[in-house]
Parts: sequence; C-alpha cells; structure tokens
Amino acid sequence: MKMRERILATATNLFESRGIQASGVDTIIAEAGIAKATLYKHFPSKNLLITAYLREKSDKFYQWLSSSQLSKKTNSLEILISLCELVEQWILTPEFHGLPFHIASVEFPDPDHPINQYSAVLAVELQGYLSKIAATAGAKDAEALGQQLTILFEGAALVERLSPGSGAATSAKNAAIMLIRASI
Amino acid sequence: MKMRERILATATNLFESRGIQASGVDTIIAEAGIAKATLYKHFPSKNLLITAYLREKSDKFYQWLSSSQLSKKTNSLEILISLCELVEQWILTPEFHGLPFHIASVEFPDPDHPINQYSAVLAVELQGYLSKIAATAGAKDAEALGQQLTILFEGAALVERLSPGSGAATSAKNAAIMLIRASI
DNA sequence: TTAAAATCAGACAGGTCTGTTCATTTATTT
DNA sequence: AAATAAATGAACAGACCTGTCTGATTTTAA
Repeated sequence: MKMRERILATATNLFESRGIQASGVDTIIAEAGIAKATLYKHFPSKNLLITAYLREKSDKFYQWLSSSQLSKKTNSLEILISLCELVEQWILTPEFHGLPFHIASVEFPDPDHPINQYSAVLAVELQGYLSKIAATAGAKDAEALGQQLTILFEGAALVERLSPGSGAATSAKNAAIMLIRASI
Repeated sequence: MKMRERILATATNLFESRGIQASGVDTIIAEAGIAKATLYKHFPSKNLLITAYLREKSDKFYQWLSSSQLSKKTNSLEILISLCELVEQWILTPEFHGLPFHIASVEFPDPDHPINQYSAVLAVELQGYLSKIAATAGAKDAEALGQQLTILFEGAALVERLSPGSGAATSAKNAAIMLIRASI
C-alpha cells in the first residue's frame, strides 16, 4: 500500500500549507505525480481523503505523546507538567500548522457536513484525553482542568499560528502549570 | 448610505452562519435583494467586503467593552475580573460565532493574502488591547498576562464554537481569574 | 509467459465562483 | 418638471471545482 501513503502524505502537505478547500484534487494528483483515477480508487471522495488526513494527524499526536516517558513519571505533578512541556514542544515544531480538526471545522462550518461532524468528534477526543490524564494524576476536578488545558492548548496553537514567534506556546504552558499547581 | 449597511449586514449574517468562502456574491445579493452591480459599486471586490466586515466586528467589540462601566472601576483587580466576565458574556451571546479575524485567517491561510494579513493585524490589536488593560490595572508583567488572556479568550471562543454548551467560556474565565490573582 | 490488476493521460460533464457590461427603470435633487 | 445619480435584471467571460469514464500502458503475480 505505498500509493495510499504517498497520496495521503502529499494531501497532508497541501492541506497544511494552502488549506483544505484551496487544495484541489487536480493539484494533489499533480503534486503526487499520479493519475486522477488512482486517487479516486484509494479515496472514493475528497471528503474521505480529508477524513483520513484528520484521523492520521490525531493518531500521530497521541502516538507521539505515548512514546514519550510521560506514563513513567510517578509524581502526579510531574506527569501534568511534563504533558504541558510536550504540548509546548509539539506546537513549536516547525511542522506544526495548527490543530487539523480545528482548521477543518472552520473550513466546513456547516454542522451537517461530515467533515465538521468528524472534527467535533476529534475535539471531544482531545478533551477526553487530557481530562483522563488529569484524573490519573489526581487533580481535584479533572474534567474542569482537562477543559482548561484544552482551551490553552487550542488557543496557543491559534495564536502561535497567527503570530509566529510570539511566544504563545510558552505563555500557555506557564499558565497551564499555574492552573495545575492550584488543582493538585 | 443605507445600501452599504444593508449589504454589510447581509454579508455578515452569511459569513458567520455559512462561512466566508462558502458565501458567494450571488448568494449575498439574493439574500439582500439587490443587483450585483450595486454590491460592486459599494464594495469593488469581495476582499474589500470581507475587510469591511472584519473591521466592523472588531470595532463593535471594542465599543461594547468601552460602553460598559469597565473604566469606572477603581480597584485594579476588579477591572480585570470585570473584563473576564464581559468577555465570557460576549462569547455566550447567541450571536457569537467565533472570532471573525481568526476564522478569516483559517479560511485564507496564505500569508500573502490581504485577508490573512489584515486578520493578523486585528489579532495583534486584540492582544495589545488586553495588555494595555492589564498594564493600567497594574499587573506585574502586563505583556505576559495580556497574551495569556488572549490565548484563553481565543481558545474559549474556539471550543465553545466547536462544542456549544460545553462551558468553555466559563472555564476560561475561571482560569483567567486565577492568573490575574497571581499577577497582581 | 500469460493473465490479472493497477496506473496512466486526458477528455468530459455539470456545477460553482468573481467580476464586467449594458440597457432600462427607479430615486433623488435642483 | 428636468437633470443627475443610483439601482435593476440578466447575460457574459474566464476560471476553477469534484467526480466519471475510456482506452492504452505498465506493473505485479501465477
């Protein structure tokens, strides 16, 4: 299945550099150097290609987090602070171009559109993931802290994207650490 | 100049309910009940219409803030906490559909595109505005606090838009108040 | 080597978009 | 009432979009 990966990788690059809607199928196949029929054989519609892109990006983020030694920390405060530092790193990675599901939800604002619905699912997934870490770390109100961390994460991703180099990721990390300290 | 306002109001409604790119000129004129030439007389291009929309929305936000009794508070802590409550209210208003300049920057991700550039200007404007309030309230590091409030504001706007009724605005307000208390 | 599957190039349909043009009609103003 | 300005409806150009289809060619497997 080398073709499928190549298409997805090319689409990912275009989606993140030019936007999803702005990346036409013709552009994707030209960039990937393939025929149009080939793309439509692997992804029967552009929506399915976008969905695959969103799923893959989320998966990679969680894989990256779990591949760190996050779960090996014993001190509950350390776990959460490490999480904040990892998220900060993630945002400051040069390949970071904003949270994909969030961008997708803005590009497809219709609540009935499958891309918007899938984006909402991925957003809930993220908040659940962060809340779960807060819970295992023993935060007083894990749900509330999880939501606050989500807000800081998404906000920092936004501001850093709109004003690169403004230090938003670090600023959000510092805010998150303060909230965590107050919640443990 | 009644026509100009009518066009702008109609465009605003469509931009916020369906998205900017998804709202074609033909849809706008049909909804406003006018001829196409009339729209292009008042706004020579769609970009200028979008720009006018963004400018107006920012202006209205600042006007709304300054029309509150925010500046009449004497206690510096009270000023900032009132600000947080006002922003919370703003987000929870039924007419709120996310921060316009932020949505625009996602819909036009090309840094060379005039809409993206104007969005960046408005984003900087917001952070400067919040930092200034933090400074006059006597925060230790007004720039840092201003940025953190911006991140919380934008993040809450995002999450509340993607998951309406999730309490993100209130969650962000509580986080902001904690940061403010630590900074005064 | 032969049969099957995958990929290719490109045309095509049917739709959308922004922006222009023009002759006609409606409002406004003097 | 006459002159000026504004708004109308409708067609048009030129470009782009997703998705389908066809026949030729290449790659893979038996």
